Amino acid sequence: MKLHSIPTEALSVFRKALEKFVYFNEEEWALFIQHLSASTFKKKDHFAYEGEICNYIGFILSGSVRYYHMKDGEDITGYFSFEGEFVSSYKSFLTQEKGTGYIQALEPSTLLLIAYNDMQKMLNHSLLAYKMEHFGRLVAEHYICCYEERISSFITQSPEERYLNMMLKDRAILLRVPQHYIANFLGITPVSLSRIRKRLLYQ
Amino acid sequence: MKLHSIPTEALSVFRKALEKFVYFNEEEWALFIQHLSASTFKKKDHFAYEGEICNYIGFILSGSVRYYHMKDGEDITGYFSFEGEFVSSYKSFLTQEKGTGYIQALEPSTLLLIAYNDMQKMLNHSLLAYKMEHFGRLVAEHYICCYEERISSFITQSPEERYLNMMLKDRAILLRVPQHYIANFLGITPVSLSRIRKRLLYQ
DNA sequence: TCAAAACGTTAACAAAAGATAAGGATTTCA
DNA sequence: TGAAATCCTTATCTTTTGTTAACGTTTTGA
Repeated sequence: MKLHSIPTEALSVFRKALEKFVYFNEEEWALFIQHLSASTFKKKDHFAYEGEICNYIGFILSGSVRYYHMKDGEDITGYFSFEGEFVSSYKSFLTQEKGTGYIQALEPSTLLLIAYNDMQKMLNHSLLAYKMEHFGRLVAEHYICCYEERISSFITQSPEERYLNMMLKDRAILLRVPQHYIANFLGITPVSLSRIRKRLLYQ
Repeated sequence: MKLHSIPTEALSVFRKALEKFVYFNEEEWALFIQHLSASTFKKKDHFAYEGEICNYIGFILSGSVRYYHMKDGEDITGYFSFEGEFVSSYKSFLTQEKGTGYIQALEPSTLLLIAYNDMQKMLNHSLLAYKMEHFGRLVAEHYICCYEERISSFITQSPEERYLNMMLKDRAILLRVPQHYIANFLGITPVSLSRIRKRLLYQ
């Protein structure tokens, strides 16, 4: 992964996005951005690999990624993230154990990166520790809310209902992501999604 | 919900369990336990309701709970927790918005409780704030790891594979929980689980 | 620019799951 | 203790999904 220096405009985008979670004063921000780097990904470049420790948490400045697993030689999409969102094989990042899936750019993408070691340094830095604990807590809690919804959708909804919900809530995803990835995301095959779409069309 | 005082033995069980997440020194612990209360639940008593804000995070001293949703008048189980684990309609607790599901005791159960307001007080208490941010972060991250696994099981495995995995990894759950709840947990109907079991028996 | 790859739809058949109902065993609790 | 409720299995029928393959379109990349 090639690391670049960060355009100042990118930093202000990031700072603004972080304000949803936590406010850094000037001193804290100056310390914080010392541990940031930027990286660009071509379409299909990988951010994380199965069997490897994910050493970064990323923030998507532009572009999008998909999370996927390999099963019986097949490629199964589990999640998408877009600009303005965080991306990581988070369990692997947190536990520093081998990851169980891949993360790949769907489009040419630019990410801001925080390395695990830098995160630990910041969590141990007297002037940043408290802010970073807070930051880490809010990011984790944000993910919990997303995951709770996703799990309950698998339990309470049929594939058709899940797709209808996406049409209502995640129209942007439907427009930007190939349909066979959407199918995996819903837990079904592309063929089955094609049938569901046809069924919805004529009723 | 009736709140009781807390047996000292319960406190030491809890303290030991928390050490997986964070260490409280004596002063911090003394402050912390001022905000704990205990509550007992009969079988089928509710800890959280759909449409109501979940004001507590609980720690299960004994017993077990199930998370469930109501859909078309039916009761659909989404998750189980047992003694030694935390329990909350966490998204509702975090956001203080109405919860989307129920939580109910599967057996007579005893829980230690932290109220949302008390949690906020501790997060703002100069001597506890840092420890509680850390605590909150680690609890949230713990849940993220569980949820990541659960979501990937829905995407990469068939119901039959999910059940086989439970037989390998969660034997305790299978023995303690009625089968039709397990079925919901796997995302299928009780009838369908019964067929899967029969299929597995003869092959 | 042009061949290869990727993508979405459709068809046909097999496999699995949902819905409903019935029957028997077990548990619950008044 | 005894009636009611709960629970698991089985059967039947319907619906949905999976699998495989074919076809035409679009996109990709050398």
